[in-house]
Amino acid sequence: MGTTQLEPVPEPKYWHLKTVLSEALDSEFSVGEILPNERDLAARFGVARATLRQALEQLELEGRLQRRRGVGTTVAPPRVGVAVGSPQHSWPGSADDAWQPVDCVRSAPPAAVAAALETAAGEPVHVVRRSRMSGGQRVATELLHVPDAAVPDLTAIDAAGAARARAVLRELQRLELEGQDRAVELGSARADDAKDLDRLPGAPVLVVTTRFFAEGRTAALSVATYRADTCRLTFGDSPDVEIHHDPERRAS
Amino acid sequence: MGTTQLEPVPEPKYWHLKTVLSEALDSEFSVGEILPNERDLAARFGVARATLRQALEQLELEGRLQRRRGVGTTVAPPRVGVAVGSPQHSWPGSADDAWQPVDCVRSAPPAAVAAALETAAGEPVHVVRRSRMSGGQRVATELLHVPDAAVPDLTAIDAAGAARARAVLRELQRLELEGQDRAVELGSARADDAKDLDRLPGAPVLVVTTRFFAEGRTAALSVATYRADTCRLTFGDSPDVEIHHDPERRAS
DNA sequence: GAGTGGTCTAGACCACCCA
DNA sequence: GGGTGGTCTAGACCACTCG
Repeated sequence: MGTTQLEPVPEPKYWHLKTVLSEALDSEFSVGEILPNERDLAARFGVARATLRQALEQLELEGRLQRRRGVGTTVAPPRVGVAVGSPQHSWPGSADDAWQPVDCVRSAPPAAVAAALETAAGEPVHVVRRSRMSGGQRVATELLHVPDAAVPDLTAIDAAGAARARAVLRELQRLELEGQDRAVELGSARADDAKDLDRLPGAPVLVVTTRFFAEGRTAALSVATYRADTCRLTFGDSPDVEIHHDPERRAS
Repeated sequence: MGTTQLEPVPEPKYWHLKTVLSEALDSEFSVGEILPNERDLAARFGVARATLRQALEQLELEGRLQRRRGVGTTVAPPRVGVAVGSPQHSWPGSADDAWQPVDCVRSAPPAAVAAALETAAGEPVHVVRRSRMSGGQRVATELLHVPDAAVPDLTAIDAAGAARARAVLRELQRLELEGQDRAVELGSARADDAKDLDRLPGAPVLVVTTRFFAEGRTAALSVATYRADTCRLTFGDSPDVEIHHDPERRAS
């Protein structure tokens, strides 16, 4: 990647720059390698730093780069496939679950969550916090909302922290799971999630909302927040495919 | 939303600004309403236009706003739920399929697609283009790659355009579908996809990759690109839930 | 042609990490 | 303390839409 002047083209500079950098990443850099700093790079391509940053942002969004304040910009490894939907439904916390319980509090959920749980607005529910690791890195955090109605024997629980979280999950297993549905959308990390995921606030995340049905109503509602830069959510049985982001551009 | 001076806080201005604007959207604006232009808004809050834009970008990413060059910034409707995974597997193009065939060409797919299809690099396959509407708006475009091996009777096809696309889909139905798997990840729209989706290049999209298995191998591979700002991908049977993005902030 | 959002510049300072 | 990325400014010009 020499001192490349960008030839003038009608497309935005940052877009062209992104393409050039992307090709350089494929051909001249390997995973983990540190790129020159932003001021140098901008000078090399003859653009303002803000313009260069626009290109880097895109590449980070696509999971090609990783930037850390005070450290530098490195070439990111390919996205990890994290299994989200197993073919057969199962309660959170069962057997081969990839989540680790962190703690559990009682608090009033936001209105939309309360609506899905069919609880009154402002009525507190059990909120189990869990986190999920993959490849030695935390890739997701989750809030699992469980209304009292689903775990009636748990009103006078005295455990705390992770133990309490496990108690709630254990209690859930006693119900027969009748079904679940799931939605995925793009969001931006709130301050607390960002901290958990080792990202800055506002970082792009994939929000997976899962409803668990038992006894004819919603027995639990999970809101899971995945790092969008490093994760590919898989829904089948083979989390080992890699299709998107390919060195070659698509033909025709 | 008056001439609000932001009180000095340790958090970034654009972040605080986003929060303030978000609350204003909930309380003082209705869907479709036009916001003041960026220069006015920036002046009102006493920040540079670039800073204001950073806040607007976030809100657009979260599906709260819609910005169009030459027109203005409007309050976006809630995201539409688009069903992606039906419980029972089925071939693309069958019965209640939400996709409309556009055309079909033969071209060599990118290397990773070729690998999944188990075709030689550079070997052309059928590429069916389809698009998907929801609420009168195009929400996704798809490239469905079908290798010759899956549709052997189609080598000397003479139809063109949508008719040809339908012919390929029809031929696929004759195989017995043995399974499929799916992955979702964040991407940015390439120039052609962006045009289809009425967005600018680089706009955030959700890329859904689906592999269809038949006769012991991958018979087709779909790469679908959904607008991330307007879509919530649903995987259960009830695409009518709305949980995320809620006026109220989450309690504790 | 007037008004909008999109791109770009050249600077400044801040928050963070590490030797 | 020196180097990194993150935030912010005050301007300029461009591309697009619409009356």
